[in-house]
Amino acid sequence: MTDKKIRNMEDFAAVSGISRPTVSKYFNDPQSVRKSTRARIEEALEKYDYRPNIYAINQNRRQTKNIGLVVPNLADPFFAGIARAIEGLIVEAGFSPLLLSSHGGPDQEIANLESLKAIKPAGVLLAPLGRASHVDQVEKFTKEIPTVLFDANLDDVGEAFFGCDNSQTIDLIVDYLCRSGEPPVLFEMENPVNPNAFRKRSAYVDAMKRLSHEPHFIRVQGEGWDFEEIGYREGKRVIQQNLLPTRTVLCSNDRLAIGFLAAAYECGEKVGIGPDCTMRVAGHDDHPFARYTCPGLTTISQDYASITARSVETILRIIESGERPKSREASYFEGRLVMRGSA
Amino acid sequence: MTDKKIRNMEDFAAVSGISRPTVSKYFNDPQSVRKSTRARIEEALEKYDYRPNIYAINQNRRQTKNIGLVVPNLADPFFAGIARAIEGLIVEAGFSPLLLSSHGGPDQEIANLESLKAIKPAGVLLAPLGRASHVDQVEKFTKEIPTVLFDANLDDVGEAFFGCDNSQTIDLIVDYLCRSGEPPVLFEMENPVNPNAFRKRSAYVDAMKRLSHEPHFIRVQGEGWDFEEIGYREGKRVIQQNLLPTRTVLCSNDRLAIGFLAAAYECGEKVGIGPDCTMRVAGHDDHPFARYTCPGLTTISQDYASITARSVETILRIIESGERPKSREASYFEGRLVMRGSA
DNA sequence: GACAAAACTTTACGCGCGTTAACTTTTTAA
DNA sequence: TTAAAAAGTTAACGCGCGTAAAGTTTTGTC
Repeated sequence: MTDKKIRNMEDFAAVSGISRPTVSKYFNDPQSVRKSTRARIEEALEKYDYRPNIYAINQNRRQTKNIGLVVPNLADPFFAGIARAIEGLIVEAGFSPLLLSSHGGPDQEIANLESLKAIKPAGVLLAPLGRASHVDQVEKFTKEIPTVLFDANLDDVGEAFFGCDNSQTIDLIVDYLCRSGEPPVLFEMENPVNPNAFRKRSAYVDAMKRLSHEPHFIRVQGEGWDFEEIGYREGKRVIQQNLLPTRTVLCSNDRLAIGFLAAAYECGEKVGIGPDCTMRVAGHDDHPFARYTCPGLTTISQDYASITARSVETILRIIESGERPKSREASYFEGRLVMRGSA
Repeated sequence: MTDKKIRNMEDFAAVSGISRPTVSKYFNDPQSVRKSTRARIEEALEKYDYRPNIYAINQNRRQTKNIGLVVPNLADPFFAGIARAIEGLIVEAGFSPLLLSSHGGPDQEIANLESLKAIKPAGVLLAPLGRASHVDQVEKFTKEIPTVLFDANLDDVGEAFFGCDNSQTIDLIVDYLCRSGEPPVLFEMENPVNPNAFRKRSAYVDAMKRLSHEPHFIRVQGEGWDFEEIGYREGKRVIQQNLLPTRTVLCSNDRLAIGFLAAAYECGEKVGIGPDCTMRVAGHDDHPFARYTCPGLTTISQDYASITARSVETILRIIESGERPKSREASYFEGRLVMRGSA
């Protein structure tokens, strides 16, 4: 590495022996220059430490290479995992991801979208808070900047949606629970912040009816995204007060289930499928920690490889074509049953 | 909102009736212009949707207002929580945080630092991987860009370090465990990726000796950052093969403990402090999920409010003064004991 | 009311790169 | 071998803003 100072592309072009416009062309697409030219530039790149100034580039390009990525809550390992997967795909495609977390709050979600505007992203991938979202403001944003939704749908907002087929997954687990024992009661939040919760609710009703069972609900109070705490507190209450109509509990999501399992443990219930067990518990989402609950949590694993892949593909296609799709696509991917000890 | 198009500061200056240099001054510091001028600009800001182009700003300013934030692994809720806290403090100070996760890999860590360079941050807050880090490359980076380390120290790298006083915290929990029952064995990784693990090890030895007990170790094999899995797999092995020298287990961190607890549960051990319990387990770090293990995990809570606050303060001071501190500060904050059911 | 200080205006340059136009050299294919 | 096509060169402008210099207006103080 020679230590002659390269201040800008002009300097670098000089030391590489190639004109600046050609060097500029190279950085925008290395394949667009002749092989011999490419070789000379790359030789210089090894000798001198030069990278084009990202601010100057973005000021002059019609479009940046930035893609915004907004998730509801990074403190939830489920979303942290998804975010990581998506970031990888974005980088692979030659774009720069910018990850923001809404921390469970609709105001933060809007603030995230606003601050994304400042970097003029070519597109945005948004997992909205859902019911809690300021839908009008989100919609307004999606009209300015191409946006693909995932995980939670907002009716008719954004260019496309990819998520989990909740009716299929709930069907799957309700079916399993009914075949292997007592039909489940649905443990859910009275006022869920997530719209998927509603889909799950009606999917549960449908599945139970199809199997000729009466649907039962335990609807618990609780605000915000502290699901484990709510599952624990309310789980303890319903167990202690003996409010469960059946001894098989299907929690609306794994985080509620994790809290519920902690409550069951404290109450001396033995959760599982053995002959000495007093209760079965199942979840939904296959949270990274679901393997390490006591016992391991039987749950539904979303096909989030497909969800992330299709979301990224779609936003890239929109960016590269330069035009919004005529019709909004919404795809729901099937999940699969993950059997562990709890049910 | 009038819909006349404001393309740049020139346009905005025109509609606000103030000259462009003064408008520019306003955006760099609203207090630097006369109150009446400020009022006129802000009036125009309400009528027209204008924000200075961030790329043009950063191209021309000597320093950006960006602060990089790199954590070892965002999928770990412990770091996700810290990241959120730090982001808040950075925004409060009028800077823009840029959050990157090293996903547990040293190559990714370096890649993160490299991509941070592209945005020319005024400073960086780095929680390094630790032992796994490519220390030389990290050090080289810190010489180019002011960097404050936190959580895990690298000898003499960066302008300052803030972290947990492991000798105090280990002392605290060893003392508690010895007072309330059998002295603990330390359950740790043979080749820990985190340097704090070594500090904890020697702190454990010191504490045990001080209390006139023989230190015991269970050192388990395992690669990478999948601590729960390692704790589970190796926990199961040592319990089944009866390799524990005592029935009180101090895990080097909560994530190992979470896996260990799952193993203990599966092996039919009753963990806790009751008369019918067969084993006690403690952790370190107060992981967000430590409340919901079965039973709840007794552990050490790091004072990460202080750690984050001091880290941010320090990098801000360096940025604002424009000069590196003459000597490197390293501060270790005391943690506190969090008692739950497991020990 | 006078005068200095503070704040503003006008004018102009520079940041580093994208991009175009007009021209020249190299490569490809008949 | 030769002409067309491809790729390169030089020259020049523009992006939106920071910032400096020189001049003008407003403000505050006695």
